[in-house]
Amino acid sequence: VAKRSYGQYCALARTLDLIGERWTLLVIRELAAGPKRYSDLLDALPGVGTSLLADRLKHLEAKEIIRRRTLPPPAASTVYELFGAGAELARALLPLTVWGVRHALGPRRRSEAFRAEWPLLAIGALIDKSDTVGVSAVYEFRIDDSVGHLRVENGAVSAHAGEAPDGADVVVVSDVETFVGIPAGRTDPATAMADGRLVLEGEPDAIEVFLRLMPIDLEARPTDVPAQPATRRRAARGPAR
Amino acid sequence: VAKRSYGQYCALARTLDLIGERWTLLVIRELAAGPKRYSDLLDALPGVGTSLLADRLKHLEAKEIIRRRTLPPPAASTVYELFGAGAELARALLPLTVWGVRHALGPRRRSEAFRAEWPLLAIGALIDKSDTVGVSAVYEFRIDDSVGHLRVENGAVSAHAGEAPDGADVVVVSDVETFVGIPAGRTDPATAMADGRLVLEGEPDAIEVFLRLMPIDLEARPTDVPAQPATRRRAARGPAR
DNA sequence: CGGCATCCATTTTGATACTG
DNA sequence: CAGTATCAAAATGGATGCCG
Repeated sequence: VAKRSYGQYCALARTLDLIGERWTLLVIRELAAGPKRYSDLLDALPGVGTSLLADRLKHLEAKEIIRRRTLPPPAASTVYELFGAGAELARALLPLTVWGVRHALGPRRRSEAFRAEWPLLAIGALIDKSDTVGVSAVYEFRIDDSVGHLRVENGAVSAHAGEAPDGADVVVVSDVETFVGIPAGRTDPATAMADGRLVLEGEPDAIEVFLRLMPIDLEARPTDVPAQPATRRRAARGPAR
Repeated sequence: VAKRSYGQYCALARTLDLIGERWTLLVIRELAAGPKRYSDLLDALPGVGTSLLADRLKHLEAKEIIRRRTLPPPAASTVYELFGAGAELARALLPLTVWGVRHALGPRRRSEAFRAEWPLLAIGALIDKSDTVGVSAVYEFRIDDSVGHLRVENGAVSAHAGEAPDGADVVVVSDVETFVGIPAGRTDPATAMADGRLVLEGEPDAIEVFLRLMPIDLEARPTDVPAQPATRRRAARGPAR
């Protein structure tokens, strides 16, 4: 079962040898949101086929990218989680994700699944952590038929599926195309808010903080990226700090 | 030939739908070094199979990631080159490449091909462009059995295969493992230079500029030994030939 | 030759059935 | 729930064929 390799001593080629096979990076994405059980992963990745998922997990575990762990009683279920190099890998995927928002993500196709966690993961990773000191807030996003929330706690940002259990400081309601159109440069937030395709609910003060944190401008963010001749957008009318 | 898709409206999944298939990203890597002909790509990617390469190229062209262009006479050959989204894609691969240097690149296997352009592409992309203003220099790298050079010209850095045609300001001689060990954190540059596994040839001034530009620490490394202007430096054969 | 298209032997995969 | 086992369909890789 000699693994297929590109046979090149090149960092990118070796990386693809390691994690370039089908489904592998989506497993990483899923685990980036937190530990998950085998069946959670099966649910989250329709079409994967159970034995292929098992193979991938075993491989990633052998390479110390993920770790298999049995939760302490009473939960006692086994979960997979990112580990060591895996956490760094998740971060390395961010620019690729940003690229995808702008170049691979057109309108949503009817057959495509969507979960609010996906954009929230990226948004959470893109938030400038130095902006979050002293901020403690929960933001809920209702996008199309999916709900997720971001939890900002004093320097840490985490993305979660579902409603915020203890209520949210700001609730964002939108349809996917409008929502992903913002970072993609297709949606002008101010316009979208004006015609109701994008709604922010919450106290004015909370909304102001929220708007300050959101990484609306992807252009000058990840590692570098001298922007293309992109059309200049205006952020939603939020007072400067 | 309905393309296989993950069926998820997620930026990463869509990106992988677009460029996640086998060989695609290595084609991007090859074109990141500059336009190449079909046969150049075949040579650079042993094992690809001619029809698969043709498919990939056609697909990438259709998605406006690369462009097919016929060079003006007298060359009159057709080349493929990165285009629009493709250039941004190449940049988005950098973090993945950096990850690979640290986590996917062990010792070189006997059967693996190696070309000096590969690390040079990454190094060139990682150089802080603001450090290069007013700098005009050529650096040649002789790594194992492969030679390549970096050309720094007032804010622009480009990587090329082969020797520098007009001589180099600094020539770096090393074996691959020592060389890639530097960013990976396995090689201490000072030690490697002391025991001759890493040799820098050139005028002291040129070497000083060179060392300033090199992105030696990819991120804060645990055992960080900054490459100060080396204490022991071999000024050997002149830079020009 | 450069630039593909065609034809097969192998691998990978996807979907389902089955087990502790 | 957490996987294995099995098998058909798809993707890959090699070798050739073709055409300017």
